[in-house]
Amino acid sequence: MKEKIHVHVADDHKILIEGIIAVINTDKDIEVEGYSLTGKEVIDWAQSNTADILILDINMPHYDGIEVLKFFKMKGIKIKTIILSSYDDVKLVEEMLTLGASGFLSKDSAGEHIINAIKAVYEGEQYFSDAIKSNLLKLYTGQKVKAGQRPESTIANSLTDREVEVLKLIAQEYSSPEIADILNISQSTVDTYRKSLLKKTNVKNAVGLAMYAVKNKII
Amino acid sequence: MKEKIHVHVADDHKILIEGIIAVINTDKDIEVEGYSLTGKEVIDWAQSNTADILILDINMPHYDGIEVLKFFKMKGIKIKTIILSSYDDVKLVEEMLTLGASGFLSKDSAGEHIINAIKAVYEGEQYFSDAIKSNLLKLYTGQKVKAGQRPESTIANSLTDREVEVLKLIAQEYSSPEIADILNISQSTVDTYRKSLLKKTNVKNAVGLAMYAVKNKII
DNA sequence: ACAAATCCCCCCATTTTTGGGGAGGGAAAA
DNA sequence: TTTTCCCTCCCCAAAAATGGGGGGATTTGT
Repeated sequence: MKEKIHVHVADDHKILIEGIIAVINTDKDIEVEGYSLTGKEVIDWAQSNTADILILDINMPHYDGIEVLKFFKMKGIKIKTIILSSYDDVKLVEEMLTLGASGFLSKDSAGEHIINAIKAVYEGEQYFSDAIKSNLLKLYTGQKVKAGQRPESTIANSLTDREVEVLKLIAQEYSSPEIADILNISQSTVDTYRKSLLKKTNVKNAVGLAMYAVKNKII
Repeated sequence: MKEKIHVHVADDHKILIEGIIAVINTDKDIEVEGYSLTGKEVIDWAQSNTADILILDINMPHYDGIEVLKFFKMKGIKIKTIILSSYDDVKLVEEMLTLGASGFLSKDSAGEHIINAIKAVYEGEQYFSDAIKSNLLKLYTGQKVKAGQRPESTIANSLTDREVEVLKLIAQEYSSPEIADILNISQSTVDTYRKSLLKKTNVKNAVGLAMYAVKNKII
C-alpha cells in the first residue's frame, strides 16, 4: 500500500476514542489523524479536513451524527463516513444511507471489524457489521432465519410473514406512516396489519405488540 | 513492582472493552485477566475470581452495575471495583459508594486516567475522575460547576419516582386514562409524565418507553 | 378447480398519543 | 429566603392508533 489511510474519529466518550485509536494503531496501513468530541467539533473540523475516513458516533451532544451528515450534504462536503451505533438501529441506517454514510459498525462488534470497515469503505465499498446486516436482510426481504436457529415452539406463530415484518417495525418505534413508507405500501394496509396483529397476539396496543415481539424473539 | 495488577473489565460494548484493554496494555504493571459482557457474566465470574480490580459499567443488560454490587455485598464478595459511567450521575455515585465501589471513571475522561485509577484503587485509595469529582464537590460544598462544563443532560436524566410509576404502567399496556385511574390523578397529569418520559429517555413513542423500561430493568 | 390463506387497499368513526405552552403548591435544597 | 425540583392540572392542536366494516388480486394446497 502506498500511503496510510487517514482516519478521524468522532465520539463523545474519550475512552472509546482512545480505544479505537489503539485498535487502529495495530494496523500499519491506517492512521488516526485526530478526533472530535462533539458534533460541533466535527463540523468545524470538516471545513478543512484532510482525512480519508470519518468514524462518527450517532449519539453526541451538540449536533448528533445525523445532523452532522445533513450538514455535510448541505455544504456538499464529501467524506466517507462510517457510523458507530450503540444499538443496531435499523431505522437510522436507511436515513443515514441516503445522507451519504458508507458503513455501519455496532459498538458491540469486535475491534478487528473497525479495521475491515475502514479498508472496505476506503476502497469505495459499503460496510455493515453483522448485527446490522442481518437486521437489514430480515427487514427488507422478509427472509426467515435458518430453521435451526429459531425454535418455532412459540405459541401463536400463525403470524404471516408480512405481519411479522410490520411487527418488527412497530417494535422498533416506527409509526404507521413510517412503516408504510419503508414497506412501500399504504398506511391503510399497515393499519390493517396492526389490527390483525392485535387480534392474533391478544394484546391491547402497540406496547403489547412490542413486548410480544421481545418475548417471542422476533426482534 | 513485584507482581502485575490483574484487572477484569465488564461492559456490554466490546469495542470499549478492547479499547480499555489496549490502553491498559500500555502499562507494564497492569494486566487484563478477562472481561464480561453482561452483569450476569460478571456475577458468574465473581464466584471464582482471581483479579485484583473490577472495572464495571453501570449500564449493562442482564443485571446492571448496581445489581452486581448489591450481589457482591449480599454474598460478602470483596472486589475493588471501579465504576465506569457514561454520565456523571452523582446520585448513583453515592449509592455505589455505600455498595462498596472504590472508584469512578467517566467514559468522557482520557484513557490515562484508567491507569491512575487502577493503581490508586489497588493501593487502597479511592479514585474519582474529574467530572465526577467536581460534581461531588458541588454536592457537598455547594460549589457550582463552570458554566461551559454543563453537560447536555440529554439521555439518562434520572427519572423521578412518579415517572417510573407511570413508565411501568405504560410498559404494561395501560392507556393514559387507565393509568390516571390507577394512580388517582388526572389524565392531563399522566400525559405530562408521558411527555417528560419521552424527552428524558429520548425515544419516539410508547413502544420506545416500553423497550427502555425493559432494558433498564424497570419492569 | 376450488377453498383458504395471504396480501393489499379503502371507508367510516372514536380514542389515544404526541407536542407545545402555561401554572400553582409544596417540599427540599442552596 | 430564594431557588429549584417534583407533582399536579389545564389549554390547544395535530398526529397516530384503534375498531368496525368492505373488497379485489394472487398464491397455495388439495
